[in-house]
Amino acid sequence: MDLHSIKVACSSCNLRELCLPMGLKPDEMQKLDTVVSNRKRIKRGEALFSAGERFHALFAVRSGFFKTRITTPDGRDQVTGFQMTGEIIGLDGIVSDHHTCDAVALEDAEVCVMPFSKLEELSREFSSLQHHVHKIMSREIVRDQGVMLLLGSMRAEERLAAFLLNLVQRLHARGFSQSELVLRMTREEIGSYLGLKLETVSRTFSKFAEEGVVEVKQRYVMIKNTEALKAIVDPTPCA
Amino acid sequence: MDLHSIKVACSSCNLRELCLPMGLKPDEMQKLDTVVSNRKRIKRGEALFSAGERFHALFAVRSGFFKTRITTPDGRDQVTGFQMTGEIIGLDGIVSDHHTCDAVALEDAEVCVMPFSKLEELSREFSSLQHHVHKIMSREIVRDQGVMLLLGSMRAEERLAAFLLNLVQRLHARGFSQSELVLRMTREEIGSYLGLKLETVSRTFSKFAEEGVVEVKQRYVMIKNTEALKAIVDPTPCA
DNA sequence: CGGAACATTGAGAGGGATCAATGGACGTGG
DNA sequence: CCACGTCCATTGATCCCTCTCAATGTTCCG
Repeated sequence: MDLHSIKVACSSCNLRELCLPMGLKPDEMQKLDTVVSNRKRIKRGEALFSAGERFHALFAVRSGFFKTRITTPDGRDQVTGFQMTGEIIGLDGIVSDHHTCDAVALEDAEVCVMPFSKLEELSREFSSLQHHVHKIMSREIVRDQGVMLLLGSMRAEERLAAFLLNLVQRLHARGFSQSELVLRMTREEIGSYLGLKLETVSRTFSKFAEEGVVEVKQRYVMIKNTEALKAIVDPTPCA
Repeated sequence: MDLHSIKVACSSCNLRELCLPMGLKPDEMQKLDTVVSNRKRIKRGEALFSAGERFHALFAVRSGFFKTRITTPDGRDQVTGFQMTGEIIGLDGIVSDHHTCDAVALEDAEVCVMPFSKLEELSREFSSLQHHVHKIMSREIVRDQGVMLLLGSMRAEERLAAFLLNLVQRLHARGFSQSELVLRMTREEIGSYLGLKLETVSRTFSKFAEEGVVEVKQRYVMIKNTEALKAIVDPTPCA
């Protein structure tokens, strides 16, 4: 065990209501402790894993903030997601035994390492964990399809509004404010995720600010009118 | 068992090298037969399932062609994928026990019904099936991320070229031509998938035809220069 | 204090959307 | 077998949203 590994236990983790063990019984959670063997620290800007590397484990974000991105041979890249505390990274690697994306820490972070073969082994023992793993993968599929909808049919304002609402909703589930947030990513990273250029992201922020919907100061964002943001994403209420 | 149900067996199915049983041993495949209880026929234009319906099974396409799509409250919709023979539909429903998309047959089709609880049960019995199910879900995640890349960072020509190459590649794996295909979907459905309007899809087809890269006559497409198409998607060779 | 990284804002260009009309393909019924 | 209607595809003209290029401003950190 290297110096950066720390013994951990899901059963005593204060993220257990958010993370993989969500919904498991106490005795099941104790068995899960044997899967989550150790933690790993990743410094801001460093990669948890990179495309092409061998897949061996899933990672649960214990603290910090990540982005995942895929890169084409010609250098284009696309941010495919932002992961915060309690979320699972690495599902892309299962199919080919190799990762297909990079996972990069946007701030100093810590993850729980869950060797996938152990997870499969334990999943065969109790169906609650098995079903839970299936749900996590299905959730990712549904999320990805939501991003497709965003990228395929929304305009810049709608994309950014949807993005902000999604972020605060997830942060709120973690005990943070419903209306204030500090972005952990640059305008360029937001743009890559939303299929926009960084200038368009910046301009759209400014437009929202002019309209009094949000207050923006660099990475700090305060949502002053959630309903207005929702109306931008989905203008049904007009009917 | 209703009139449209037909007893089937994976172990004698000629799609077993493409479909769920891929890579399973003969005795494992026979056990899988007990999961795949029956088949279901869906007429062109009809839905295999719709968003909101209770999830109970995955479906393997036995014959025919499907699209999946999600719809927003305000009527916008996004085609999230096209599924052909041997591909699995319904993974979106696992997370919430309800489907989040519609699956619509683009031509008369037949699917194998695989009750998910049975599949989970058998997955606990042998790890090869378990791992295979995980791979199928992971493959869908990787595919979705590829679509994000396409929608987020490619121009119309690149999108259509990537789409055509993907289609022929999958058709070729099923024994069809590498250079000819008949589209099962309309320009509008292609456009919805690619985040383009139908007029743009049509114009881009015409442009490819003018350049001599493809020959297009309504739904029939012949790829006359695969390399040129690849160069459109990923212009690295310039370097 | 100076430099690097990031963000904002402006002006102009361009790709795809929109609006609109025409043209085929296909199926149904006379 | 042809006439007709419907659905789908093609093509043109114009508009607009976002990209691109460029300059300036801000924050942070060595």
